[in-house]
Order: sequence, then structure tokens, then C-alpha cells
Amino acid sequence: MNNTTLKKIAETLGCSISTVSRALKHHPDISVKTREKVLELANTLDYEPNAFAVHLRTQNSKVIGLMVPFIFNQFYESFIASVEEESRKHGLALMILQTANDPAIESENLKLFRQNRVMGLFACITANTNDFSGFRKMSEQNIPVVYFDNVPKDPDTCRVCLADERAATLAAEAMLQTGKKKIAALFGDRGLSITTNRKVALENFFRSKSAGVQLTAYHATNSEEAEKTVQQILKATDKPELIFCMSDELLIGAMKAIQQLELKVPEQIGVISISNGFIPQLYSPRITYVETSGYKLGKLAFTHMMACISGASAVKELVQESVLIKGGSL
Amino acid sequence: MNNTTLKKIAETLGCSISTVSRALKHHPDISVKTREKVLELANTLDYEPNAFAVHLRTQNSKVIGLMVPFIFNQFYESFIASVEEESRKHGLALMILQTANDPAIESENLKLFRQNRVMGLFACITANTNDFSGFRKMSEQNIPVVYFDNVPKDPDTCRVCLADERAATLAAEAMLQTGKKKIAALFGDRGLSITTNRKVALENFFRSKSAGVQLTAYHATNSEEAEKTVQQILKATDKPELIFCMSDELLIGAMKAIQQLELKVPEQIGVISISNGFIPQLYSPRITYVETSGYKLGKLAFTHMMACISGASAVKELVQESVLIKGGSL
DNA sequence: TTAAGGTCCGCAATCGTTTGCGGAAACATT
DNA sequence: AATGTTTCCGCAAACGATTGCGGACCTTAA
Repeated sequence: MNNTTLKKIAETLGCSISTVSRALKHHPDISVKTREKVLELANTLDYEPNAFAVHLRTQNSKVIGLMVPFIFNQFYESFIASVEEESRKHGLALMILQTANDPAIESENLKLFRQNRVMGLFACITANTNDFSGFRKMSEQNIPVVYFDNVPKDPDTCRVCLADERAATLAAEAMLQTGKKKIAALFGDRGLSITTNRKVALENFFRSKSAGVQLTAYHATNSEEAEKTVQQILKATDKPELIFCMSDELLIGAMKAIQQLELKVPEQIGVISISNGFIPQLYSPRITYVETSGYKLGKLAFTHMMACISGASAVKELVQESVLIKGGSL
Repeated sequence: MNNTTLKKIAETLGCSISTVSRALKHHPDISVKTREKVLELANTLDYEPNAFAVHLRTQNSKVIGLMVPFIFNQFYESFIASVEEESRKHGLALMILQTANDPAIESENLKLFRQNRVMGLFACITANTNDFSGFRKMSEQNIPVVYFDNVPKDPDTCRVCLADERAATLAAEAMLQTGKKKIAALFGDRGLSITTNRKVALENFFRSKSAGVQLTAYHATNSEEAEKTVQQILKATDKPELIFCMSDELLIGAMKAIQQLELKVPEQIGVISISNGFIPQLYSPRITYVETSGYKLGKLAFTHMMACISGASAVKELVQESVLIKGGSL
């Protein structure tokens, strides 16, 4: 461990540690001459402050945590990339853990975050988190938590959300315009807040319009399930004219089924999805989708976090707007 | 900051800090009775050791670093997910930074890693890293670095690699078996070690076989470039019968071009790729590919890292084997 | 000449742990 | 009774930085 410390610099310069420390941060108490000397030596010796010592002393960590169910996922990935960009700009380190949707792992992770005294946490809770004591402990230690994607029901928590209702409504409007009546709608895990939000919004929209639309809802927790479900749906005699997918994962499954049955999009089956934007453009024609950008959400989450840390945030919830991106799949 | 410390526990129990510390780690010097008392109080008070203090004292950080050009990338993503799984199992925290392929950012990141005294670093260097001083400083501080994917030319560095030559050869063999002669091969950035490795291997294979194969090489640094390139290639009068893509990114671009020209795979154009496995299965028929699993590479990298940390590793390079996954695209 | 004020720097406590060492008390051995 | 062994625990020094406070020295003004 060939590390240069304040002590070493002080000794070779024949001055005190405090002088070195102050010189390095341009404290006015230090004369220009000594400051220059210190800075020069520090530079040639490649001095780098020991983050642990600093954090221990100053009680603030310059590390922020991020917890997602899975990293291997377009949406989370773009969220993470976005948050990382911002944290780097602010000189913060990012500590990332995944829960695998397991509440037990989730609470272990929270422990690790607490032990590492992260100065803030971005969290997407698992689909079946019931015990919030781990999160409460964070709050008790004044560690702000900004929830995203799947958030706790408690409205008194900081959060950034996609405009779920708006997104579903945008998709619904687009579907309504096609004039097609028979719609199959694929939703994800029932435990997720976004599932409920989107489903309710979609159903409400068509109920209020009463346009003779026949909407059938299905649930699938992953791509494979979605594929099987859609295959069954499309093989039935009374097959739908439109398929709505509430996420990229489901879209992938649906498209596999459609391709296997060699159905032409949009002639034989229309497709629309809520998506992060990457998957829809892989197909030809491009799938029409309502964008829910993890990247944008990440930026939003970060500004929210900064506001929370500085204690200036009265707002609890920030919403990332949705926008319809037209492809050729309707 | 409502944190319980050893001191607090010691005071309320009327014993010394050292006793509490030892009791908590089941030191034999401490009697069962006091140990129980300490453990109980620590539990009810939700004691959690201050990681900074521990690390400062013990000089070992329980944090490992990981640096990639981009997080938003199937391959890196799966690598990260894999490494995270392992680190969590070992109670380690993972600190992730991206370089955006910018050497300046890269060296800043290295600084952050050093300041945070990571106990090890997984690094994929940028396509144009020339100055390795930042990495050398890590070595001087005895921080092991395990390179992956794009690695420095210096053979005296720890690294895990995909079997690039083997992967290219496997793909070449599969192409040879089709009997098709005109092949267009798409490669990535010339600055990447994997580009060179794969290209050389592919060219050597066909040169040695001299099977009358007409191989043309193209370069594209991203999906859009690949798309344009392939469009031009396929519009030419003398269009190839097979397209080889050395990565998922290029495959995406190639497939977009193919779909736009409404060419049938594999009848009108054969496709094969080296891939992480996610993209090829999105199409129908599934694309035949040689698997280069980021997930497996991650596992391998982690075991290599553990060996390096314990100082037990004589081996410098570990190789992750390749395997051909047959789809219906040849 | 003396008091006031400014400039520049060092002392020492502190953050929360870990750990070598020494020592008191209890017990066992001749 | 004297000596040797355990058993159990506390003292205090680190780890590397930050920072309030005080003090030495010099300048300036009355």
C-alpha cells in the first residue's frame, strides 16, 4: 500500500498535518508560499485523499445507492446509465445492487447500503415487498430514498414515476383511431404498481368511450409466458385484431408468437406497446409505442434526489411525461 | 443521524468498547454471558458497523469497481449482472462507472476508484486508451485489475477473454458448411482487440481452406453504420449470400437493413453472428450465432479476481469457451 | 511605547473501529 | 502457601482526514 498521506507530506515538508490539509483546499489561513509548496509536493507524490477517512470524519459519503430487481433489462439499464452519468458529473460514486425480486435479498441489500452509509438511494421495490422496515431504517438515518418504477403504495414517499395513466391513455387513443374493436391487452405481474395503474387507465378509457370495443386482459410475468399466452390467443377462432403490451418484455414474447404464426403486422394483427424504445425499432415495420424512457426518468430521479438531499424538496412525486412514437404496426 | 455505535452500546452496558467489539465477532476472550448481553442489545438497537471506520482501520474496503464503456449494452449488462450476483454473495459492494469510450473520463474514473480504495477492479478499456498510467497506479497500490472484453495489448496483465479466434472459427465452419461462397463480414471498431482477433481468425480460416470463398470485410462502429453498410451491400448487383456480424450491435443494424429490403432469411440471405444470445432469438427464424456469454464471462472474471486478491493466481489469462447455437438463419 | 489587529500556523480532539498487550481475578498445581 | 494457568476484560494506539481554538509573530495606529 504505497499511499501518500497528509502525514507523509507534512513530514517531508516539515510542517503540520493541518497546514497541509488546509493548503490543499485553499484555506485563506495558509500563505501562498506554503500552499504552493504543498500543492507541488502533493502533485508529484500523487496524493489522493483517503475517501474512508474523509467520510468517517465528515459523516457524508459521496456514494449513492441504486437497487433494481434485475440489471439485465433494457429499462433499468437505461435508468442506471442515466443516473451514472449524472453522479459522475457530481463526483459521486454509484453502488448498484439487484434484488432478483426477492424481498429477503432486498433487505440484505438495504443493510449493505446502510453500512456503507450511502447518502441517498434509488430504489425499485420488488413485486412482493411487504415489510418496509428496512426502508424505514434508511429514513430514520436521514438517508433519502427516491423510488422509481415499482413504488410503495404509501403516498408519503419520494418518487419519480412514469405517467402510467397517461401512457395507457395515449395507447388507447391510438388503438381507438384504428377502428379495430377486438383488443387483447397484456399486462405484467399483478404485484407491480405500474401494472395496476396502466390496466385501470386502459379499462377506464374504453369504458368511458363505450365505443363497442371488446377488451380482454391477460397477465404474464415474463417474456416466455407472454409468448405462450399470445400464441393461444391468436390460435383461437375469435382472435383479436389488436394486441397491447404494457412493457418491452411482453412485447418480445408477443412478437415471437406473431412471427411463429407468420402473421403480418399490421394487416393481420396490430401491435402497440409501452416501451423504453429499443425493442420496437428492431422489427419491421417498427412497432408503434408509447415511450417510457428510463433514461429520462433517471435524469428526473437524480434531480429529485439532489433536491431531497439538500432538503429543499417539498414535492413528493415527480412525473415523467409520456409521448406516442408512431411506427407502422397499427 | 440516529446511529448506534460501539461506544453507545459499551456505555449503556457499562463495559469497554473493545469488549463490545470482540463480543460481536465471537472472540473467545469474551465470556458467554457478556457476549449474549452485547448481542442482544446490539440487536435491539439495530447496530450496524460503520463501514468507513472498519475500512479505514482494516485497510480493506469490501468494494470492488467495474468500468465499462457503456452500461446500455446487452453484453456489458449481462456481465455486470453476473458480477453483481457474485459480489453480493461475498458481501461485497459493487461500484460501477462508465467511460463513454473517452480516455479522459476513464482516467477520472480510475481516480475515483483509487480514492474509494476499491479492493479490485474489472475494466474494459476504451477503444483508444493509450495512456496506462492510471492503471499502473492501481497496480502500484496493489489493487488487482482484471481486464475483460477490450483488453490492453500488454500480455502481462490479468484478463478474462472470450475465445475470439475460436468463436470466429466456429462461425466460419458453419458458414463453410452451407456451401455458399460470397460472404460479407461486418466488424466493429478497429481499435478494439476483439475486432482484430476475430477478423484475423476469420480471414485465416478461409485462407487455409482455400475453398473458393469470397470474403469481404466491412467495418462499422455502431448499429446505424452497420445498417447503412448492409443496405448498400445488399443493393449491389453482386450481393453476398451470407452476412457475418461480429457483434449484437452490428447484427441489429444488419437485420434492419434486411427487413427493410424484405429479404427472406435464410433463402435470400444467410445470417450468422457472434452474440450474447439475446438479440438472435428475437427474430424468426432465430439467428444462428456463436455464443459469447457476458454472464459466463462475468462468473469467470469474478473467480479470477478472487484468485488475484488472494494472490494465488499464477495464471494471467482465463478464456471463456465459445459454442455454436444453431438457429435457422443459415 | 503600548495596545490592537492581522497573518499564518500547530495542537489536539474527533469520527467509529480493530487489536496487541497487560493485568486482575479465579482456579489449579505442587 | 507459593507458584503457574486460565479466563475475561480494559487501555490505548492506531487508521487518515477535518477543524475549532489558541498562540507566535509582525504590522499599524494612537
